[in-house]
Amino acid sequence: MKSALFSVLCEIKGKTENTSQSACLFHLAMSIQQHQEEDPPDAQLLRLDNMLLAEGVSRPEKRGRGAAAGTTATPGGCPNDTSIAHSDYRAKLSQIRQIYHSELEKYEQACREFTTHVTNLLREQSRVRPVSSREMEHMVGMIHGKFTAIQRQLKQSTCEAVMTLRSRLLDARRKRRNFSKQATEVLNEYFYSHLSNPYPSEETKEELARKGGITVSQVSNWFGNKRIRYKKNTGKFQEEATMYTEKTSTATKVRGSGGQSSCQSTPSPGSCGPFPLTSGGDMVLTLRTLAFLQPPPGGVCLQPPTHSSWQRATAPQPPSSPAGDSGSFNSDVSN
DNA sequence: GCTAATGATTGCGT
DNA sequence: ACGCAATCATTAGC
Repeated sequence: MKSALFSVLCEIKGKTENTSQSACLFHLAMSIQQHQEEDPPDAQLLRLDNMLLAEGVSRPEKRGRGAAAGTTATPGGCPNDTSIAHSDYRAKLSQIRQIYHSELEKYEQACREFTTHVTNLLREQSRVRPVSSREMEHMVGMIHGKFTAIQRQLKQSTCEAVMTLRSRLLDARRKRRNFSKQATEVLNEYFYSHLSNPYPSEETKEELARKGGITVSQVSNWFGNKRIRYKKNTGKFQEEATMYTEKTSTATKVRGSGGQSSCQSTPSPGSCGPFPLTSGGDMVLTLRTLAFLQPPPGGVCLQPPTHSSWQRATAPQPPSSPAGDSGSFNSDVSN
């Protein structure tokens, strides 16, 4: 009876082959359409995958140096500081990675289980009705499609979490660290020994960056800030200026027998460089700085003459120096 | 907690 | 692209 029923059903299925074929074609067409509609999301999925890979979320966690945080040279502080700043980021990223992988594993397992379940069900049904392998594949494909959509959502939310984390913890401005003493020394030494022209060249910046363990852009920032702040309140920096000029002059004396001055490989149009100012530059500077230490009764310091070329441009001249500017013995054409 | 110092960012001019 | 000036945001000293 059962086999008779089965054969009847097979017969009916055979008769309706055409219609079922067309139904299949319809399904196929629909699925193609669906796929076409999903094309942009697929591109999006690819982007998500790439990003997760780049952030070190997709691949298994690496131990040791340079695990995650990146290759992106986030400016901010010396290497030590950077690693401190990034350790929190790495910890949080690790958390995200763990959650991502466990969720992914969960979904994949659920997908496998559901597929097996449905396959078994179809096999079960195949005993009472004809089930083509195509039908099976179709069902499996549908299930996979659904789970892919879920995965996409998971990836998207993971990406969002990583982005938020990045902006929160790797924003250099938020995690500002003071430079190391070494870096500050190196920068100040250069600044005060080139006070007449504190504009280091690109190579000099690179060298200073290397010596101080900071980035070139940090060197640029530092000089930008320093010039402005020095110009704004020259008096405040006099102690520092004296300290550093004395330091460099003694260093020059010690190294004097070697022939090279304090700036071995840092050519600058200031005191070292193509102009024969080298030997006298620093000393003159020191003398000027020392003379400069005695502020006028009004408490306003006159600008040291040699520096005025870069300071004069925008710095408001103190009222004590009128238009005649008798104090300016600048070695300009005016004299 | 307040304040000065300081590194980074932004907008503008050159 | 670079520098200046103003400003923001954080750190460090008190």
